[in-house]
Amino acid sequence: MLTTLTEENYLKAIYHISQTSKKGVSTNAIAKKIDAKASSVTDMLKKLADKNLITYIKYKGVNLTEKGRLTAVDIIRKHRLWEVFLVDKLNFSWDEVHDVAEQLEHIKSPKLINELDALLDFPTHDPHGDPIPDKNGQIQRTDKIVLSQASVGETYTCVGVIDSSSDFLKYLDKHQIGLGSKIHVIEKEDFDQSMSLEINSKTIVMSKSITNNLFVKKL
Amino acid sequence: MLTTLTEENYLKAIYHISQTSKKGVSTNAIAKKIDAKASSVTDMLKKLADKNLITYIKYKGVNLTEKGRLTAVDIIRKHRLWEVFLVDKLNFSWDEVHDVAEQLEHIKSPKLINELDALLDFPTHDPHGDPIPDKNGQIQRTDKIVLSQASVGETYTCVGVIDSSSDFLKYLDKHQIGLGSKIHVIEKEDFDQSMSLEINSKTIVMSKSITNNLFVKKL
DNA sequence: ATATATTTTTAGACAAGTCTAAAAATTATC
DNA sequence: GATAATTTTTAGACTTGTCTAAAAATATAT
Repeated sequence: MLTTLTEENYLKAIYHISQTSKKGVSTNAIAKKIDAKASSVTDMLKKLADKNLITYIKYKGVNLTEKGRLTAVDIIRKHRLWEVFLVDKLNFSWDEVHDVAEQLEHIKSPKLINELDALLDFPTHDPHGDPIPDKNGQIQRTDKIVLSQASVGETYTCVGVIDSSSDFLKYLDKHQIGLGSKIHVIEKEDFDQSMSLEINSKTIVMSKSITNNLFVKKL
Repeated sequence: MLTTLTEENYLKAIYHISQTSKKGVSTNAIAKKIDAKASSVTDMLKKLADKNLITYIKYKGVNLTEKGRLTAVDIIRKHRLWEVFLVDKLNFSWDEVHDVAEQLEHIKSPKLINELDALLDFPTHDPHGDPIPDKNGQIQRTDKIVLSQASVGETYTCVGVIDSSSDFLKYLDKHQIGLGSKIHVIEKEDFDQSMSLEINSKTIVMSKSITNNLFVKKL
């Protein structure tokens, strides 16, 4: 039973939301992510439940079935592989890839994606540091933390971003921060939780809204 | 005003049909190519005419406007560039590329297609020998002829195929015929117009239905 | 040139996915 | 625990692209 583009987008949205909150995913949360009305979401949830892609109990939110999870992860695999392709082979910068990858992720051809994987030398992470699921839907878990939770005095490597909006990525580019950048935490301000950091031998102060969007790993 | 995937497929069909018959394109011909009913075609023609992509006079068939032609040719450019990508970079054979390219041709991103063009080193022809339109919609005209019209005693190079169905391409592969193959016309049978040809130092007899599908150029 | 056959268009219906407005269920508040 | 606020679902309608069946226009044949 093949999935439509719209169904795939719903599954992806449900998957992403369920990553950040362990309980069932609410209709409103999906509506917000998809940019649709809650009534439209309800309609689609019925359809996805009919196809055994989610478990759906009225008024109780939804969860992906194993079939649904595999479908969602497969789309994410394709999305991230295409992002690597765009950056590594077509000279896109990391803030330009998202919209195009959103289109490319829906192309249906197993051979295409396997060959692309090989062409790119089987990458494990996309240009924003997110792990690329393997063919079987396995995702490598990392021990990354959010920069805002880093400890004063320690040094970290930047391994990913949460918000991959163009504006945020451009901010990082401006300060020459990218995946692999070394970040030393000098001080953490109790009042507003802003942080003083040493990056590229320069001291930089970041507000909580910035440090909440960067993933780092202890060196 | 952006075009939908369906509109693009209609424009492409109209373009291709208009290449093989100089007069206006009929509703039935489009229906056949698109694999839809004539009534559906009529509906779409009204929409395309409203968007100034075709000129449409009831019962009289259609023609592409300049805007429509440019849109169609742009899709064809993308289709053929993707085909080159699939064969050159992803190890597809020339009989496997069509369906995937049909999907990829609708991806909307000027940067994507320009960079792809560069990655592939600005190819002029796709894997079936068809010319790739340039950015401005210009198509290089070639002096190719159909093999069935070739002259006895002359030698030709294979430069393209008409029918790029998987079956036909596999037939060619089996006889080790590809773009660039040398074909010497030994004899032409008056009765059924089959031809005796020397290819790869072997003599091979081809029926008219085969020779009608191969483009050649005099050496 | 009239009758027949073919092509094309119209009219009305359907499926997918969306919306608004209103009703029902759940959650929060006092 | 009753009432208010929020969330979710239902009901009905709209759009895109499709279909079938019937009507209209064009082309063909005698």
